[in-house]
Amino acid sequence: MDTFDLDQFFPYRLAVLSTKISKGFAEVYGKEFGISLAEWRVIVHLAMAGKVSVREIYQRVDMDKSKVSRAASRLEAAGVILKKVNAQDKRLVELSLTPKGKRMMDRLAPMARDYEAQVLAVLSPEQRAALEGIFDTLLEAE
Amino acid sequence: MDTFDLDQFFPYRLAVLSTKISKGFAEVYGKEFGISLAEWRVIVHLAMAGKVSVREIYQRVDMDKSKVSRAASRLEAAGVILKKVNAQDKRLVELSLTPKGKRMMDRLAPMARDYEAQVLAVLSPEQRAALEGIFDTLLEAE
DNA sequence: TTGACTTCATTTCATTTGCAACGATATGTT
DNA sequence: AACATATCGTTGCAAATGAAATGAAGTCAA
Repeated sequence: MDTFDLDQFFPYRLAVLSTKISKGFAEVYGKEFGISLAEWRVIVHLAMAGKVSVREIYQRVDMDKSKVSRAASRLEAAGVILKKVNAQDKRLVELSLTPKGKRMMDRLAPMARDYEAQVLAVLSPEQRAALEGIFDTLLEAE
Repeated sequence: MDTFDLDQFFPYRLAVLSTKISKGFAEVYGKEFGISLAEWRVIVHLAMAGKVSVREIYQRVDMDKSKVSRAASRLEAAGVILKKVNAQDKRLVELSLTPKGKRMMDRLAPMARDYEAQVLAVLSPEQRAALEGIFDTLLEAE
């Protein structure tokens, strides 16, 4: 039978590392704000993009339609975002951060930057530079 | 409010890339063998390690206890692995590949190598070398 | 205007997930 | 031996997930 080293298999290594790092960060903001990864992504995208539809979010942020919809509902219930039917096109729902949401983002952003910096700190400057190019390439591949 | 570019955030990029690559590969072996990612990992680990317990698998392979247990049950039902209570310690369940499982692995291994090669083909040799070192470092960090 | 299509967000439904509880077995202490 | 404690794998359960169905709203062509 063929032998195969899972530990050296790139998709596996990638998955393990991603899980580890995402969980590590989720613990940080989860403890502070009680939000999930999906909610974090919605908040961040709204902070970037301003007033956008559900569709715009899930197209940009690598999440399922229903996942975004549900995250948005929870965030609305928590007073973090606002949902408003678009006046021109009533199929669209405009999402936007409330003042509370903006204050949350003001604290989330530095937490994210700190966490990222801490993770990448184990790499040399050359490695960090190489990593960027590698990810650019892999992410746009195919 | 603080501005923040999710697309450049390392944990996010990692998650997107990992999802993309794992799904791409899962489609390959899913179409061929109808197995899930959890089942793929169990099979591969058994191919590497021979006769091992459930515990040994989930400790080595970054999965939940119950996930491994359920994957193993499905694989047993499909005739791919064998479950046998350890004679010395009856709490342990020894998992091993059946001949059918071994034949499956003989086809899975080249598929995996091909897929990995195809993914990494977009990188230069220098980038591939750098990537290895980077992952070694990040995976053992903290 | 009517009817056929498309798009949008939510919801439904079956499945998957992770955690905790469980029963069974093993170990260690008195 | 008797009891407490620890470990193993499975299962119960509530929550999360993804795919498809739904209904509401918009678009287009006849």
